Amino acid sequence: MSAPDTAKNYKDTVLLPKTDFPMKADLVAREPQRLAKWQEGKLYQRIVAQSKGKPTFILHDGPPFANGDVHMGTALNKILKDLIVKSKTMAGFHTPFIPGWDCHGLPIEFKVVKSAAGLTPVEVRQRSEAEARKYIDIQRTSFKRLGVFGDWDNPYLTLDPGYEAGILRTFGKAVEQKLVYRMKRPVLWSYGAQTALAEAEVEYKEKTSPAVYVKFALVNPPPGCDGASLVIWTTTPWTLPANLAIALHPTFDYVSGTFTHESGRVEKLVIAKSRIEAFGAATGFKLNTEHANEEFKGNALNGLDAQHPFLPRTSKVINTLFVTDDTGTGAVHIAPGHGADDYQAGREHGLDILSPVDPDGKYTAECGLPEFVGKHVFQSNDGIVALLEEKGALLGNEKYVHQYPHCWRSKTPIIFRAVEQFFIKIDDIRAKALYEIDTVHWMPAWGRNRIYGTVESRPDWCISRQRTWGVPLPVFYSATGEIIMQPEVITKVAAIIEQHGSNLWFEKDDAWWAAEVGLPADTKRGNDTLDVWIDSGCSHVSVLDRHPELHAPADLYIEATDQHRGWFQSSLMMSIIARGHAPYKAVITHGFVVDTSGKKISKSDQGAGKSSKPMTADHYYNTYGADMVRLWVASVDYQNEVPFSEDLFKQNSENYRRIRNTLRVLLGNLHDEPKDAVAPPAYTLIDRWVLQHLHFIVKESVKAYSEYDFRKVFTLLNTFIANDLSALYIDITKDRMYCDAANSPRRRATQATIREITETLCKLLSPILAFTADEVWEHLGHTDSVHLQQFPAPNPAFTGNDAHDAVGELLKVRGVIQQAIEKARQEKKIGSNLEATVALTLPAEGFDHPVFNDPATLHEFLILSDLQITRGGDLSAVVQESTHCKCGRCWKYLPDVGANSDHPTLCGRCVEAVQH
RNA sequence: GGGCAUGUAGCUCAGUUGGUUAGAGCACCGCCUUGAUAAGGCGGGGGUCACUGGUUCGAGUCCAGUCCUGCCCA
Repeated sequence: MSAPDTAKNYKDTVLLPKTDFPMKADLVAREPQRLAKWQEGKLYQRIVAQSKGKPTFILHDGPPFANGDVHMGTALNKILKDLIVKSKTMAGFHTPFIPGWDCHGLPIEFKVVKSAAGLTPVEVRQRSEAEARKYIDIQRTSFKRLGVFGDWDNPYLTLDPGYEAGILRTFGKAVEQKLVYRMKRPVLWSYGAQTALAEAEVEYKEKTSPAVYVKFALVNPPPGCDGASLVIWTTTPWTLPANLAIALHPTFDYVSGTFTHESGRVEKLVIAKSRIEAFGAATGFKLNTEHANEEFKGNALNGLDAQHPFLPRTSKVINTLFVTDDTGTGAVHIAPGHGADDYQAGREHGLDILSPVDPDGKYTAECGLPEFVGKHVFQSNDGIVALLEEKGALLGNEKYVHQYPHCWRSKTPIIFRAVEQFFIKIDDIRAKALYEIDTVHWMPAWGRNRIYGTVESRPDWCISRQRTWGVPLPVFYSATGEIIMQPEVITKVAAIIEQHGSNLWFEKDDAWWAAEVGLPADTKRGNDTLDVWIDSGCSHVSVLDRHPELHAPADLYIEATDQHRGWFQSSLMMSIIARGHAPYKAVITHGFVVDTSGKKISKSDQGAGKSSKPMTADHYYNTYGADMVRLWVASVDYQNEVPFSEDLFKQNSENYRRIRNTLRVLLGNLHDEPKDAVAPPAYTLIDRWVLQHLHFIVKESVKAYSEYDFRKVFTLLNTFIANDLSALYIDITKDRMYCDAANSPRRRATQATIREITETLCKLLSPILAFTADEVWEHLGHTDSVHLQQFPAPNPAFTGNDAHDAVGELLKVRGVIQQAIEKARQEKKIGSNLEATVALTLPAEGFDHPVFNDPATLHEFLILSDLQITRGGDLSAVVQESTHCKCGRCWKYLPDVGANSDHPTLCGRCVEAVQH
């Protein structure tokens, strides 16, 4: 049958693929080399220069916080931006990308202050800047390594004097529009360190507090509550002088009834029904159930007044939802100057902000109790309790041990204390902001409702911080303590800071600043800094307006969903103030990175004793390569939570490997491509089919890119490569590519087809596989980068689908035959497909494309040596072992093997090929 | 607790205006190939489409409720 001993002789005459393109990607070693080449060749600058004059597309980079390493979430965000910039560039836009960093703010300052106590403000700022710059460099290195293109040498930093000036000028506009006002608001206050604290600076420690039950007599009781008192429970008796209200839950059940103490004392009290037992256990007061007791919902008492136990004023009875029934009495003591919930409730019900405590934690005259003025609040608890006792308002008093916030530096317990804060009046710009939201294209569409709801309901914006590492809030105070906040003064401050940076605010003294801005010599400057959301929220002014290559509004912002409340909103508000319009035309949001069980991965979950999954991007690009990270980004549905695990990388590396190897075979088949083809290629059915399919892929991919649907691009290209190329086209054309004479028309046609496919794929893949596509492009013989190319246009010669229809029928036949062959193979009748003789039955109807009367094409398409067709009956195939001899060169089993005596082991086609 | 989302094979995802037996890639199992070879091909197993109820001749798809998860609030 076959002649294995002589078969080897012909191996040298087979035109096998040949290429230097390595099978093993070795991305970790190879990518940095390509990166260096791009940088040396100033690739980004050339891309931008080359597209000058084309329509611009500005994707404005939301600045990551310059603190910490590049986390997978940060990498996802930046790579998505890069996919957009690269694909927009290739779609014919001028797309400069100026990356930026958010540099001010508490986390950095906190880190600095924690590492060294007793620093002056100027020192804190110097060290904070150094810290920010350190992380800017770390992050920049990562972003570049991930293949993100941008002007990395000239990023924007919110600490740049020019940027800061933009912030101050925008703030000046807010002042000019009379949007800024000052008001008291409670903050976490450390009397030990004499400063406001952030949540992050608070430590919870055990503390024993006096927990007291206090009655407030109803002044104007409704029927059934005559002579009754509301009972509150508090662990901070010192806040009672600031009590302005009592909150009940509107839907809880309350009982008004007579309570009798073991001592014989009788009180008529109102308490939440579910708390009566606990109240009795704590105080000894039992509800007298012999008489009928009044029951009602909390909302029944809403709006009443109650007498303050020791001050000559009343306390308002209000309803709030934060009242709980797990501690206390269901009636909550409200001191708007001493608690966050209290403050909120106070604002909603028009209460004053009373906070009669000075920075040392001592009562001021406002407390209304002369004997307590100047006394520290924590030394006053006993006195207040005694006062309550004296007034007959104390119903119970016990020691209560609980977790209480303490200052991380002075270790003293913190207090809530209201201090003067600056606010932006949102009500005056809300309507405009809401209007502008509907001029923006939100992707996904629900983003519109998300931000609309947020803007609709947000309270006034507290913009002052009692902090050092930030842009100074440009306010002055006269000798008598009057606020000086004038647009002209702010303009002068902005000009000075633009020249010298905001450190000058902290370095020079009050007199110097007063003189510079033209205010009286005894003027003092404020100590507050601006909320960092003002910083980044002004980037459209400080970056888009100021940068010559950019413009506002930007075409697109893209960040994670939390930015609906964050940057998208702060930018919108500052833009309404600055220009009266939204700063963006379109906004995309993406989800957060979660682990495969759907839980959020947070940095705090790592470290000692916890999950040790590496979550920094460097681990992944140093283990798998940047293209693998990019492929992961392109393969997920970024509009939802983005699942992530190391296994996903392994899964993806299989996809990558197939893509790479398929491209490698394509390259290998071009090894003897004629330099200049004269005649148009004589495309065969299979060539036309794959080119028609390619035409479709180009159209769909370019469309998907324009819709930012990168996973669709990935899916389209991946299935095209895996199914249409690897499993079909390459497999089918192997025979002609390897065994035909080098110049056979069908071989050259396929070579031309492969050239077109490879170039096209290379361009379509390049935004995603930025490194690999460039490497392939080089092996295609190009001297310059693929990133300077435009997306391919669909080839109009292949718009039809005639070949596609024919191949559709062929594939049905192929399926049936493969199953039959597989059966024969499992029965060990045959090994390779070529050993089979196939008897195919086609139905009488259908399968009437001319190809079914073309045995040569059928053999080639089905990769068979022998095929007999019978018409009529169900589509089916029967497989038997071939009776012919195996050609020693093309390995097919053919009747004409041995016909030529010079080459007794070859078939006719191979004899010709060898003789050429 | 409220608002906005989300839930389809072990994993990542497709499933057009409701209409045959719910698809792809990876993983898994079996086989072939050794002329893409630290590759390639073929065949196969695997899903109560989160749950419950409803509308309909017919629901992964529409409606209501519940639960899970995420973000933002409280």
